[in-house]
This record gives sequence, C-alpha cells and structure tokens, in this order.
Amino acid sequence: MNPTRLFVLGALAKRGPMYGHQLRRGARLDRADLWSDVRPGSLYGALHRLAAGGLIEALRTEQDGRLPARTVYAITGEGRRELKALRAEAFQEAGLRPDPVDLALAMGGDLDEDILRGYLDDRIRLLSAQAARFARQRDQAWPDQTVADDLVAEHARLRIEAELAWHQVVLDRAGKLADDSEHRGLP
Amino acid sequence: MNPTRLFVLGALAKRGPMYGHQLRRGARLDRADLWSDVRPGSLYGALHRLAAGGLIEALRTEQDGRLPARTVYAITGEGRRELKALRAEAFQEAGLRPDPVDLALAMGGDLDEDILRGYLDDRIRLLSAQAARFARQRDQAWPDQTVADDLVAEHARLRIEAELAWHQVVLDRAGKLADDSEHRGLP
DNA sequence: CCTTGGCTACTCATATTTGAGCAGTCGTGT
DNA sequence: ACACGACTGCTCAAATATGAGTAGCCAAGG
Repeated sequence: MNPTRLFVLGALAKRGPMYGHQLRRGARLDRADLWSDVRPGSLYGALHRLAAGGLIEALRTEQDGRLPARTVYAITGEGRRELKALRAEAFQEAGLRPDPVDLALAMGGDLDEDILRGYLDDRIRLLSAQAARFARQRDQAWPDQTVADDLVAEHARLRIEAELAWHQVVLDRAGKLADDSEHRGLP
Repeated sequence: MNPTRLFVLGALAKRGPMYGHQLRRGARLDRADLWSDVRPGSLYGALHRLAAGGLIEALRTEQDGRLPARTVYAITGEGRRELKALRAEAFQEAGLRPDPVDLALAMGGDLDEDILRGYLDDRIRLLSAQAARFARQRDQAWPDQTVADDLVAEHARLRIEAELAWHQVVLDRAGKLADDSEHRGLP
C-alpha cells in the first residue's frame, strides 16, 4: 500500500484533472495534514511513475504568464481500478504502526530522569495544543465538510486523548524507569 | 529522525557487538514488532552506511560451519553521540502520524456501505485479537521485562482501545457516510 | 526417499522518500 | 529603489525502503 499513490489517485478521481501544485494546495486547504503528508519530492515522483504506468495521463501543459509551466493530469480507467485496490489495502492494514517514541524509550539505556521529564512535558504541550485545535474545529466546521472529514477529525481527537493518557502514565513511572536503567548498567 | 538507525545504534549500545541477523532475531524475541519494523533490506543498508560513516565499525567476520559468513559490528564513540541525537529527535516528534485508514476514508468517494462495514468488522476483529495478546502479556511478563517494556505495552493497549472506540463511531455513522457520498455524486 | 517448510545470513535491483534548490513572480514595507 | 519574505511549480542527487532471491542446512511428514 503506497499512501502517496492513494492520495494522488483519490484526489484526481474526486476533483477531476489537476496539476502537481494544485494537489498539494488542495490538501492543505482540506486540513489534510491529518491523513496525508506528501512532500514535493514524493508527489512529483509518484506523478511521473503513475503516468509512466498508465494509471494517470498528462492532459496538457499550461503556462500562466511567466510562471513555471504546469502539467495537468487525469486519472485513467486503469487508475480507477488501482485506486480501489489501494483503498482496500489501506483498510486491511489494521495493526498499530510503530511509534518512534516507543523505540526511543526501549533504547534509552542511560537517560537522565529530568531530561526525560522535559521531553514529556514538551510532548504534552504539543499534544494539548493539537487537541485544542480539534475542539475548535468541531464547533465551527469549515464549508463543504463531509461526514468522512468529521470521522477523521474524531479519529484524531480520540488518538490524542489516548496519547495524553499514556504520557501521564509515563510521567508517573519516570522515576522507576531511571532506577531500572541504572540497575542494568552494573550487574 | 531515522528509526532504522536509532534501532541499530540503540541495540548495539545496549547489548554490545552483534551481526545483522542477530539484531533482527533479538528484536523478534523482545516482541519488538511493537516499536520497530526493520526488514532485512533496510537493516543491512543501514549497517553499511553507518559503518561507512564511522558510527559503527566492523570488528570481525565469523563463519559457523558452512553457514553464510557474518560480520560483527560495534558502536563507536561517534555512534553514541548520534544515538543521543536520534533519541532526542524521536522524543520531539510529538504529532500524530497520518493513518492510511483516514486517507482511505477521505478518498472513498464511492464506497458501498456493506463493503465498508465488512472492512470495519475485519479491522475490529484484528484489533481485538491484538488487545487480547496484550492482556495476556501483562499478566505473565516475560523474563527480563524492563519498565520501558511495560510502558511500551501500556502504550499499545491504550492506542488499541482508542482505535476500537473510533471504529464503533464509524460503524454508527456508516449509513450517513454512504448517503453523503451519493449526494456529492449528483449535484 | 524426498519434499515441504523454516532457519541462517546476507545481497541486489528497483521503488520511494527526503531535503534542498531553482528561477521567476508578487506584495509589503523602507 | 530595493530588500524581504512568501508563493508558484517543479527538479535532482542522495538516502532509505521494499521484496524477492541466494545458497546451504536441518527436521518432520508421508
């Protein structure tokens, strides 16, 4: 399952022919940073490969004044089939994706308690800020908000809550964690 | 922040010199699929690059009977510095990572209600199974279980619970979601 | 006997991502 | 006038990930 391909095919299927930058902008206006995270490099790479594979096709190349030329792509029939396949794969990937913070914790042999608490505080601040944004967003929905958008926002809200709860647990046991890593240093 | 590098450096710092396959096996025995997800290709690529960069060094090459030769690596001083930097970066990445299922939902213009319910049921089954594994694991801890391991397991538990709660919400609104996508098909 | 499957270690081609960069345009201020 | 930052579109080299494959070994089943 390749999220970039799913994003491109899905967007072209939903909103019609577009060029690269338009895809990016559209995503930003949709608050799509929640479900997608395409940087220019990956996006244009994917566009070229999709076009080479016949899943999308270049309709025309436009130029607006002396701004850079842009190529408009449309999804093909083949592309729509691939889109369904990718969506199915995405739905079937149900396991938890590893979170780097778990890795950092597992690999934190030495790790000063105070420094750890500092990191945790920062994380909690960031997560709380995000949570606040969602609370605001839930009250005043943006125009054209779909049921799917609602569900995605709710997903984010629940996930953030879980993260915050876990962070409290970690803070509670931060002391024991530091003791533990000292222990194992000198057997 | 590169999780693969963090994994390799962290493991070599914690358990001493090891060869590639040993790293993988060690991770499996540690139930590390929770926090890491290194496949052979990425692992050996990272080992070569780390060695080329002087962050780890090849100590020796062993051979056991007629099995493939293996190269034992150790972390260097430079590597330990990099390890701390990577750990810090990992702790500072606090935002939610995009979940492909959100993308699939957002890009689900057409999408039959029954098919959607089918996917959701499957996902719920999978998640429940995982949750059960963690419940079991919490009672009978494996030998050498550290406080960090505990926290990682708790993280997984909380995350799965949040996922299950969200899936119920989606099931409740699955009908409205289908209606909505029909609407927008014919303006 | 012999085939299936799984382990041991690692390689390799190809796909994909990253992160910086380019070259022009616009608006705002100084 | 001119410097600043932000936007418009896209490119490119280098880092990283993926997925299959290699080649020999060992154990169990039919």
